[in-house]
Amino acid sequence: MLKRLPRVVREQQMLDAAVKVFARRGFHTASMDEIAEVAGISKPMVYAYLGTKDELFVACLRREATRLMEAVAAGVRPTARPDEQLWNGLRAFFAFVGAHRDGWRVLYRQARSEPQFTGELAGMRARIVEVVAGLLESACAAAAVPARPGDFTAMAYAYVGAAESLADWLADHEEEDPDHTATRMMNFVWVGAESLLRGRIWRAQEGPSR
Amino acid sequence: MLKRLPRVVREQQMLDAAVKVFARRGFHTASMDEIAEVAGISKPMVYAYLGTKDELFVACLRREATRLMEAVAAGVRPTARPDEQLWNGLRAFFAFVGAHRDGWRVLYRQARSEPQFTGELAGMRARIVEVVAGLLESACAAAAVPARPGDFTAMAYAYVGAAESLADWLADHEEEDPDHTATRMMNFVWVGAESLLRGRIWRAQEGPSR
Amino acid sequence: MLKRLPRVVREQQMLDAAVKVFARRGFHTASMDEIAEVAGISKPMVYAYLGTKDELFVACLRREATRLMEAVAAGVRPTARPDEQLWNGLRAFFAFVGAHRDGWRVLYRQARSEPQFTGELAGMRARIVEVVAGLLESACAAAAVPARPGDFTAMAYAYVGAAESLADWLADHEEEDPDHTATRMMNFVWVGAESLLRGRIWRAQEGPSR
Amino acid sequence: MLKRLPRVVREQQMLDAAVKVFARRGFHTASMDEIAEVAGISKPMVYAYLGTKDELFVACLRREATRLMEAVAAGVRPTARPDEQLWNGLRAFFAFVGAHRDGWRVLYRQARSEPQFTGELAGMRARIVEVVAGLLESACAAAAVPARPGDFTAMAYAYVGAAESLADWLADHEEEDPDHTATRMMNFVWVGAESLLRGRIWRAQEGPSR
DNA sequence: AATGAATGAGCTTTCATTCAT
DNA sequence: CATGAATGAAAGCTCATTCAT
Repeated sequence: MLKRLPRVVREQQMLDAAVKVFARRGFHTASMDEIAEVAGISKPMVYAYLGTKDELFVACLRREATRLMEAVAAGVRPTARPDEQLWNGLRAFFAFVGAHRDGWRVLYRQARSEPQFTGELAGMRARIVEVVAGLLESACAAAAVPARPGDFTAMAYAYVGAAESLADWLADHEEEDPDHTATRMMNFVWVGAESLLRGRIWRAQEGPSR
Repeated sequence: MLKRLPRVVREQQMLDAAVKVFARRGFHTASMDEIAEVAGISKPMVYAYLGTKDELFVACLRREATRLMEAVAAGVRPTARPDEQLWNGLRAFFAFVGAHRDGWRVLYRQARSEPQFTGELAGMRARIVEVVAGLLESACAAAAVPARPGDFTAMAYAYVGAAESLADWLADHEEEDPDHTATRMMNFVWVGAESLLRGRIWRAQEGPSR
Repeated sequence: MLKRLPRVVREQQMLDAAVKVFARRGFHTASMDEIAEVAGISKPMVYAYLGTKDELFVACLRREATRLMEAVAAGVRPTARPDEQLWNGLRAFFAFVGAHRDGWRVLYRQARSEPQFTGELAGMRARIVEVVAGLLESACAAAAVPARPGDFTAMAYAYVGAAESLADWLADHEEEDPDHTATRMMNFVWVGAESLLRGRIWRAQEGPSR
Repeated sequence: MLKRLPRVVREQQMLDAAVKVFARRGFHTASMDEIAEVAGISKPMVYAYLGTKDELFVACLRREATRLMEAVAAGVRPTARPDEQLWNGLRAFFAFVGAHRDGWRVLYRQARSEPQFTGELAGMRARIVEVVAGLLESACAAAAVPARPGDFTAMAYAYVGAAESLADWLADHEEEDPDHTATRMMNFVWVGAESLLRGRIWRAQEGPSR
């Protein structure tokens, strides 16, 4: 109990514990008591180092988000073929989620439902959406397909949503293989995206009957 | 206050109030006091009619889910063209979400983050996924495309995820037109789906390089 | 424990308990737990009826101040002789303090040291000071003594201070007789005041030597 | 921070800091953390040198009281005229309070409201009261007025109370001139006192009607 | 049927105080 | 000598839930 550890170490222990507990219990049900206990430290230390429960949660959020972004960025090495780039990104993404299931739960399940963190989360997501939109755009340029700029973001939004949904599912299924999930996602997305980027558009046959 | 109303009516009032408050505040932050107040009724009545806070929430969940399913079912009249069927389903879905934003928030934002309701929610979602999978399968059959049964469910899962993601976004943007959102969704989904169902498959060029 | 009492009764019980505990322990050291216990009721009731600890304290303050003012007002019946009026006021004042020692402690010891209540208290005191200043002025008029208006307030301030000081002392000495204290006060004040109002003024012989 | 200073110096720094913080925040709200920080020293040092929070507060109290007594004593040089003596004492007193507003706040506002320090404070005040009573007595002797010994203390008590009240007010009004306050006090007190010492006594006309 | 009154239990947060280095 | 690290203990406040009327 009296192991005097340097601050940085303790902070990581606490964040680990917090992510675990937040993921297991949900933000509100999680108690600072349990977090401290799991971290193997007394409550006041948590407050001293990481502040309020809200602040602690945001700290978790940021750490996990940063790690995720870094993992994906490390996965996406610029290569010639845009589909390969996307594929690498997706693999990295799902691999990360598979390896950090708790972190993902905190990130995309808890954070989303707490009004206080909406802002923080929206920012993170916006960054990701823009990355994806960039990938789409460069893919489009590579394929010499004319496209309207605004649509990339909208498409990216839907794709990110689909990926999140699969990731959520992955987080809850221990047995599932991340690469398999990534392949699945790639299939949905890419085949559709390619057609779309080639100019195919679906349109309701007759005008809206309403 | 002393209006002796038949039980069924009272229950609906309470559920209306509960959905509103849960959506506005989130499950934990919502207080039984406020719900009772918004329902214009005293707290013990809420307990007498709808039980515990958890039970009350589940009741909300079920009512909203049922309504949603019914709305979608009413939208999807069996017609010849499978894309049309999907389109009708999506329109009904987004129209419902657009018209019942509060209900949607309760359903997919609050319920998802509270571990206690995961089971309930998973069941609902599974039902929807199976409906969508059924649509895909019949579409596939209509196009005389050979397909492996298990994949329909997986595809359906991703599509549902994408739809949820868009619905979530719709719920937060008052100005957005549900039909517009439905069209967007249809484009992503259908164009990709059609190709997939025709047998196009994306596959990593070389074996996983990692 | 389950004696269902009407709200008004309970509120008075609580205020009684609060005044007692605040007086005994001081504002900070007093705990809501102890107040509730002394009131013979559970903590949440205190919060439900009287609000926050701060608000509870202000409620005590107001009740005691009101009672004090009323007691004094009831004592000072307008009579011909201004010294008699003052004397009656002082008697009523010290009698009240003697009978409500706890209330006085809350009022003038606790309230004064807590920055949050300075405003509230200043208002009360200002009202008293003005009453006293009025007495002085009418006495002055009755004695046909010319006086500068601003000075009444300043004099009143000092007199009120002296009275408070004596009252404080009275509050701490169970054995002391309020009437005796009042007589003492009257002697200091009146004899001095009378001379002052007659125009006697003390002035430093030579200029300030500093 | 690592300036190895002799113990006495350090202690003064700490007391300075403590007085400042106690005055600014009040006894309870003041935290040892803040005191240590303001003193530019680590918390354990404070404990090592000056002990517990209570002990620290008492130390402040004593230092300030001693300084005050010394300042007043230095002001009151024995001269022939007793009013001059009193005047000098008052001037010194208010000058000190004006110059050490923080100290005064600690002394007479905080200490008075904390039950734990009542004893300490009562002792200090008793010493002052006796000094004043001594002045009164010698003045009385000089004027060859017969007086009952016990009354000097009682009178002194009231005068000290009035002075404290004015000092309190002075402590809160930066712009006020101490000498002005002293003059005011002198007027109230002396004119009344002189008459009293000459044997004038106010007495209720008829017996107490209660 | 309907409600004001009542509470047990729990949570976040803060602080004085002390080790171990 | 000096301090960062660590904690026990308590306080304010809230809430779901239930009686008694």
